[in-house]
Amino acid sequence: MTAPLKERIRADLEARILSGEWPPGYRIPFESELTDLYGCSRMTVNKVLAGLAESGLIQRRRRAGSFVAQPALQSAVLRIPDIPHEVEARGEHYGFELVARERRGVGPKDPPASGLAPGEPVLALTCRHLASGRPFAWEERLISLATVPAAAEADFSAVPPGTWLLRHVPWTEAEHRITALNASPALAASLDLPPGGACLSVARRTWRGDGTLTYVQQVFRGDLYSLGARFAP
Amino acid sequence: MTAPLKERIRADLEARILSGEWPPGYRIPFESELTDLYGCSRMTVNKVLAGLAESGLIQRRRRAGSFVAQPALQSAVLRIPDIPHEVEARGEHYGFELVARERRGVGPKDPPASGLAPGEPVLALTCRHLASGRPFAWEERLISLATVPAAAEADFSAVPPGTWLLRHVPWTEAEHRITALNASPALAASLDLPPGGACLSVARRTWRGDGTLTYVQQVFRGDLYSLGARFAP
DNA sequence: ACAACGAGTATGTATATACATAATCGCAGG
DNA sequence: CCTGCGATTATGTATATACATACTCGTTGT
Repeated sequence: MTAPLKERIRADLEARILSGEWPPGYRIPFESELTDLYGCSRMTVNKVLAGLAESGLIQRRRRAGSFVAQPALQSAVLRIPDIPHEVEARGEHYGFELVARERRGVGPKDPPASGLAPGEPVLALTCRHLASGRPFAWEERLISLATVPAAAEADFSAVPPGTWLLRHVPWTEAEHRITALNASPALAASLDLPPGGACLSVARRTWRGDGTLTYVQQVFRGDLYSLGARFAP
Repeated sequence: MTAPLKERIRADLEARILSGEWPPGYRIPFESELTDLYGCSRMTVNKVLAGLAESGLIQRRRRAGSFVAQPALQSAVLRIPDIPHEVEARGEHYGFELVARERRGVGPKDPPASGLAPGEPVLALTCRHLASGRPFAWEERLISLATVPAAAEADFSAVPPGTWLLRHVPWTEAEHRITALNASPALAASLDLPPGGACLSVARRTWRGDGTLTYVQQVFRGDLYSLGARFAP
C-alpha cells in the first residue's frame, strides 16, 4: 500500500510484459497515457521507463514510442548459446537429429535439480547436434508444458528446441552448472569420441518469472567446444 | 563537449572511484556539494547517484551520506570464485602451495589470449590448491605489474594470489573461457588423478578500466568441481 | 553514567515546468 | 509516383520546489 509509486508502476509494467499481455514488439502506452493511467506526473513515468530501458526490457524511440524488447538471443553478461548460430559462425555446417520426443509427467528418474515438480507435464526431448556432419553435442531437455503450452505443437524435427525457445519465449533468469566428465561408452559412441574422452557438461535451468521454463543438460565434446562469458561486477 | 550533463557527471565520479582516488569506504561529497561542484540542480546529481547505487558502485545511507562500495567478492550475475572461500563453504580444509614465483617480462611462450603485450613486466605464479589435503586445482597466473605494482611486494606463500587480488584490487570487467580436457600425465600427477581424467579448465582475463589486471588458467579436477552461474538477460 | 528523546540533516520521492532533440508523418512539388 | 522538406510529437534532459523519511548526534532527564 505504502510502496513508492514508481516501484508500483514498474512492477505493473514488468508484470504485463513478462506475462505476455504485452508481447515483444508491442508498443506500450505513451508517457502521456501512462501519466493519465496512474494519475501521476510525466517525470515519474519517465524515470520508470528509463529504468526499464536500461534493464533492456523495453526499447525507446523518439517520436515513435516505447516498445517491448525482443527476447535477447544473447546478453551482454552471459549468453544462452544458440548452438546452430555458433556452429555456423565458425564456418561449419550445422546438423541436427531429434533422437526422442515424449510427452509425459516428471518422474523420479528426472534430475531433481530441474526444479520441476514430480508429475508436472513436460515435453522430454533428446537430440544430437552435428557440426559439418560430425557429432558435436548431446542434449537432454525437459520443457514445462504448463509454462510453455505452445511447445507441444512445435516441430522439433526441423528446429532445435533451444533455438525455438530462444525465439519464442522470453526468459527472466537462468542458471548454469558446468562440469567436466569422462565420456561413458554410450556417450562416447554418440559423440564419436574415444571412451573416456573429456566432455563439457552444461546443465541449465531457465525461468520466466516464477515458473521454470526448461531444464537441459548439454554434453559437448571437450575438444570441439569451449564456453565463453564476459561480465562486470 | 555536447555530452549530456548527467553522463559527464557519472563518468567523472566513476573515474574517481575506479582510479582509486576515492577508495572503498570513502564518503563521497554530499549531493549539495556536488550540486555546487558541477553547477547543476540537486535532481540531476540525485539521478546520477541513484544510478551509481543501482549499479553497486556506491552505497547510500540517509543522513550519513554516500560511500564507495567495497570491491564485491561476488556479483549477482557471475562471480569470480574465491577458491579458499568455496572450499571452506563445503566444510573442507583449504590448503595452498606456491609452486613457482618469477618476476619477468611476457614472452612468446605465454598464451596470446592473456592480452598482455610481449615484454610487459609481470609476476608469473604457479600454484596448487588443496581441499582437505587432496589436490584440487592447478593454477598458472600472470599479474601485470604495470597495473598492479603492489603485487610485487605481496606474500603469495600465505594468501593465494586470486584471494589477494579480489581483496585489494577492484575490477571492472572479466572474461571466462571454459573448456574440458583430459589430464596430461604431468597434470594428472599434480592433481592425483588417473591419466586422462576429465578436468575443467577456466581461463580468465580480468580488466580494470583499459588495463589487463591478470590472466589466469585454473585447471580443476572434473570430479571435484563444478562451476555455477546465475544470470538474467 | 546511560537511556530516551528531539533537532537537524542527507537522502528519497514526487510534481510542475521548460526547452532540446530526433524521428515520423503528411503534404507539396517535381 | 516518388522525393524532399517542414510540422508535429514523443522522448531526453534539466531546473526549481516541496515534503517525506530515516538516521545521526547532541542534549536532557532520570
